[in-house]
Amino acid sequence: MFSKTTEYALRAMAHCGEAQRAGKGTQTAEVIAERTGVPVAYLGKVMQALRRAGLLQSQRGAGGGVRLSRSADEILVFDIVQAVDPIERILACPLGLEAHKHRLCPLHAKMDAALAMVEESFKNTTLAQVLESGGTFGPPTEVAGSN
Amino acid sequence: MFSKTTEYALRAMAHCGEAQRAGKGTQTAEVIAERTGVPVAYLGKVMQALRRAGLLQSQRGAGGGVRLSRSADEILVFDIVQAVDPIERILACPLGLEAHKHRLCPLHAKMDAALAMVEESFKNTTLAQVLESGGTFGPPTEVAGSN
DNA sequence: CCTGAATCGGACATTTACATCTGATATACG
DNA sequence: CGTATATCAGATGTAAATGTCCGATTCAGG
Repeated sequence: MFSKTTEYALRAMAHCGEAQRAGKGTQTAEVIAERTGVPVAYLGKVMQALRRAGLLQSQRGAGGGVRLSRSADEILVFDIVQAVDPIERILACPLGLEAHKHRLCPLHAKMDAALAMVEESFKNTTLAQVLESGGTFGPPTEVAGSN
Repeated sequence: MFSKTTEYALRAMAHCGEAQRAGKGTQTAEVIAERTGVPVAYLGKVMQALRRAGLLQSQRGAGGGVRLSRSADEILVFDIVQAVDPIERILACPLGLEAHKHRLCPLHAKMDAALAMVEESFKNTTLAQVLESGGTFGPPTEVAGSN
């Protein structure tokens, strides 16, 4: 349902968010990879996409790394997902039927409704909200209700 | 988000459901493929999975084909999806963190919640309900609210 | 200015999903 | 029984997602 790339992107962003909260500076790909369990070379690709989407800022050279380009409460889970593996809503009939040009058939309407729910759910949650509910990687910092 | 295989399976089942409603008998793979726009050879594979899941009955030889193995109102959209490309809920921490063994971190809890919503949506809809809302392939038979 | 650290970007390899092909098997019908 | 019609099942081919590698570039610090 969700691609590995999406998983990786969310983990990487969560890590950077936690680092930002802890007052740490830029994070190197190596550290993020180790902490998030993402293959370091592939993580580079994923982070490139996040950078191009304006979610991460990078600094080359010694002492460099990446950090969130804006506050975690200004980043939606939806933004992260769209940056690497966009949810594609069903806007037109996949079969190209003329009769369904202006109104999807019930089948595709149903499928699109599911996509819409997920999209909405991700638009309604910021990265900060995810982090505030408890630690994503380290041991849990508090016991809070999920979701 | 949804695989092509899932799309194909839903289309094939929708076609068989419409055929059943229209009082037609078994449908050949060739006819289904033509109507649903699914590659005929690949459709064979998809239908095998549907048959093994007990959703389709097949009849070999001349005059053969496939038909729904039970009434369309006893088949959930969920059943079809699970038969070919199951929704895999996040039950355990993908990172294998001991601390998250009994409670997912907020990130994965959020992702699983999205999966749960989709799963629930598909469990709450029968194939019959999808068909009753209007034709899936032919021109629309009535104008009804979607979903 | 040199060296080590780190990202960047493209090329390449691997794995999985998608699709096709072919022979085997089962069935209706003459 | 023979033939045409279908599915069945395995082998194979192709495309896309995932993962790796390496040289180029950038930058801090001595």
